[in-house]
Amino acid sequence: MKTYQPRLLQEDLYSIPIDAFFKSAFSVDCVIFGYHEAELKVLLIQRGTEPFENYWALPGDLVYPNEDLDSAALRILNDLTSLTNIPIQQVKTFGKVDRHPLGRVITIAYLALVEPTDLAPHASSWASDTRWHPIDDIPQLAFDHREILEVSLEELRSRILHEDLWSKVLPAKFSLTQFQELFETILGKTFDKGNFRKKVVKFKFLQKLEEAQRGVSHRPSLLYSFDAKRYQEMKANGFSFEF
Amino acid sequence: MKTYQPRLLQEDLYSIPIDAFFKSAFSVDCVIFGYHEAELKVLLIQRGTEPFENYWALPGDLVYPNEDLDSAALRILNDLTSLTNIPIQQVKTFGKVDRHPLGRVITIAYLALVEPTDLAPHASSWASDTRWHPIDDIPQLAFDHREILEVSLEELRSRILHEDLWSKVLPAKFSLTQFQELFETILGKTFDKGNFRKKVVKFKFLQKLEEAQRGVSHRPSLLYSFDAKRYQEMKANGFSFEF
DNA sequence: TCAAAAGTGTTATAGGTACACCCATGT
DNA sequence: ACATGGGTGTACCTATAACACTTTTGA
Repeated sequence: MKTYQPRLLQEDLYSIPIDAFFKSAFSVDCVIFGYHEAELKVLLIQRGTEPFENYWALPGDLVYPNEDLDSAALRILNDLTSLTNIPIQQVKTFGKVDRHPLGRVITIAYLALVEPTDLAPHASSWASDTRWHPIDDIPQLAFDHREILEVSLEELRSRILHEDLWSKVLPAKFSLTQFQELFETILGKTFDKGNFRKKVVKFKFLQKLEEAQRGVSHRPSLLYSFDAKRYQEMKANGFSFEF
Repeated sequence: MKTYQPRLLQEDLYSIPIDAFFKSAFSVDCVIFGYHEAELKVLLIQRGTEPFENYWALPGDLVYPNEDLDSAALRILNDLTSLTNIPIQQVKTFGKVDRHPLGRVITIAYLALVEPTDLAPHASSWASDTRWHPIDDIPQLAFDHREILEVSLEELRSRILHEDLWSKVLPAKFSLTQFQELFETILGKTFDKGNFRKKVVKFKFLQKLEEAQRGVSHRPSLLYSFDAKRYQEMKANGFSFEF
């Protein structure tokens, strides 16, 4: 039987002994953040099987042999939330030797930001529960999922400034206060109202509408919509928020 | 024989049929950038075996079963350059189904920035040649290595602003002009001399030394050293360059 | 004394920060 | 009329950009 000679036949599958190098697998884990009305949550499943039975965990799955990594992440997202057409982003690959008790499994973490919709009914055999957890009240997690979640949260904070992830969790018509709340919640900061508005209105991708809020017991706020095309143009020229 | 029921036994190795899910492997590819005197290069090897025999490629290798991903990347870096103690950073994982002609192989790309030292003698069987290539004169590459290189270059440009990668490729004592050249080369921009210096001197981690350049036929420049401790303090408070 | 690159200074403009204040609505 | 949050204006200060200028060296 052939043995693997490091560096001799690099990346040549035929020279690798099954029993040494193929005791490994790769999975995708999804960190699905949900934002709604100044609350940031994350979607966790409760595991129905060993290892880590009954622990909460990030939803994840092995990648099918004929499936791209991105597709696998989208599949998981879609299975759980029925959402399609959501942009997902690779965060990082976690591959510590001992991260999985049953063997060598590396996992590629993906990130999405969605509105916390009602959850699709799930097969009870694969997860005993599925639930949105507030980001500052996370139970003990299986595997290294705590670390994956923390890294992903940092990544979310960074990406929200460089991409229009946020546009998926705002209503079609929104007030500048809602817009500010979103960034305050996710970044964990607060901003001066006047200065925030000045900064944000300069960027021409927030379109002021004729319409206003109704039925509130204070001055109604004017509504804005997001001009995605303009945003993309500006992004192409290097635009990003600097909050 | 057990078959894999999607979602039923998530991440449970024992339920996965070898012949369906284990025809895969993962490797690490290193994008080793070299910077010296206003020149940015990348270290490529020429493949000595099929597939893509004789093509230039990023140095990479399969990850050993008992080896962490980071360790694998460091091993490759060390084998080629004899450098140790170099910070490496994960860039992204590339996993298109058809990216490798011989089977399902995903690869985790790593990035490093080093001084282009003399190369360690290499086993001729694993690579027929090893060479630094100027970043704007890259030959056709094997696999999807062109894409990996491009993504990694973008990542380098971004990281150089947020981390002190650059400190590894400057001499212990350097002039502000050298410092400026480095950022100009890597970012592909030019900066006004006076403004650049003003901006950079404000940050207290460049220590002006008593010493000056010698033997140049113009006014000798004052030399600076890098105060890594101070930099780390500032980084902890959220510092990054904004060039 | 000249070329070359180091290093400093000046000015106009833009942008950020910290406020105070006014406005429109429902109760 | 008042509480509530929406929305605007101002004054100060700092950062930036463009550019001209002075300084030090070797040849």
